Amino acid sequence: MNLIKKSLHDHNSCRQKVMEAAKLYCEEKKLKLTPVREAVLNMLLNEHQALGAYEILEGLRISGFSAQPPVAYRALNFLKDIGFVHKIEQLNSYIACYHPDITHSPVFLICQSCNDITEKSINRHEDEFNLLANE
Amino acid sequence: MNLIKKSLHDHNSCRQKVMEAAKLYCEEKKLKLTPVREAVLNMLLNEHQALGAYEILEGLRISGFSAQPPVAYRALNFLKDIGFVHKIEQLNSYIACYHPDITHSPVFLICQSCNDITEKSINRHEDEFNLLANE
DNA sequence: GCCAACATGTTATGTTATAACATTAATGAT
DNA sequence: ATCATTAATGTTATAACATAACATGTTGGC
Repeated sequence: MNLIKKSLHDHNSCRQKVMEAAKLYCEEKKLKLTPVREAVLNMLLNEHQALGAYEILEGLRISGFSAQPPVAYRALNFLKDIGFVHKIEQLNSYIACYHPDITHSPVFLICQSCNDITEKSINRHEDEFNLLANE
Repeated sequence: MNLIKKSLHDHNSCRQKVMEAAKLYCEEKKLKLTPVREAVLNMLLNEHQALGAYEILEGLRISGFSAQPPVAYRALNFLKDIGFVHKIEQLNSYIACYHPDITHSPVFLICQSCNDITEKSINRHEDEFNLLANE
């Protein structure tokens, strides 16, 4: 069933939806979703997985942006501050948030072999689950 | 009351207790708590707070050990693997565990201004607590 | 003693992140 | 409109964190 769910997931529309939300959010808060910032968010939404800062940087270079480390880190930190990106500390990498509209405390399930990540929330009713210790 | 509790905390005996536990554990498992490893654990128990690998390294240098990065990282990883040290990913630092005897899923409360850390467990009955979202 | 396994020593380098300062762009007050 | 202020970006350099790879030493079992 998860397979079906996954194959039915309309990734393109979901990406656009979040991007729209980001634009709206920034407008409301009088923040600027500049070209670099938008490019970074877009890249993360496209990948649908966590990327390292230097991978982001490479993407920016390809897209014709200046590509010194601070450029990527500034954009990532901006997006993180406004809640559209989370940093996965264990992997030193960054991932787009797909429900940035909802205040939440994210918990990440990270596959130990392929590093695939699923975001769960510990305070959304619909996502309630049991934390199991590895005993 | 916490103040009183804190001032009454016998840090010295608590440190020795954990150190004894580590020795015992290694003996039982036929692992070696070598001088470097013991020195690192001792340093962390003494500090009673998280230290970066390069701070550990500096301590080792002062104590007369070889002090190239791998020396510290090996010891830290050994101690982490056997459960006597936790890595705080957010701070890229390492902290001694004070109840290594109990299987637990540690959660760390990190002060946002001074980085002071308290370890809590999410599966020890006595430590049950509410996770509050910052809404 | 000799071998195997483990631990440490050492060099070099990879990876992640930020400080500091220069330049450019946007905003707002007059 | 222009000028001052603030925000964003560009750029150089370097700090901070971590591991690969290989050499050498130590220990315990046969």
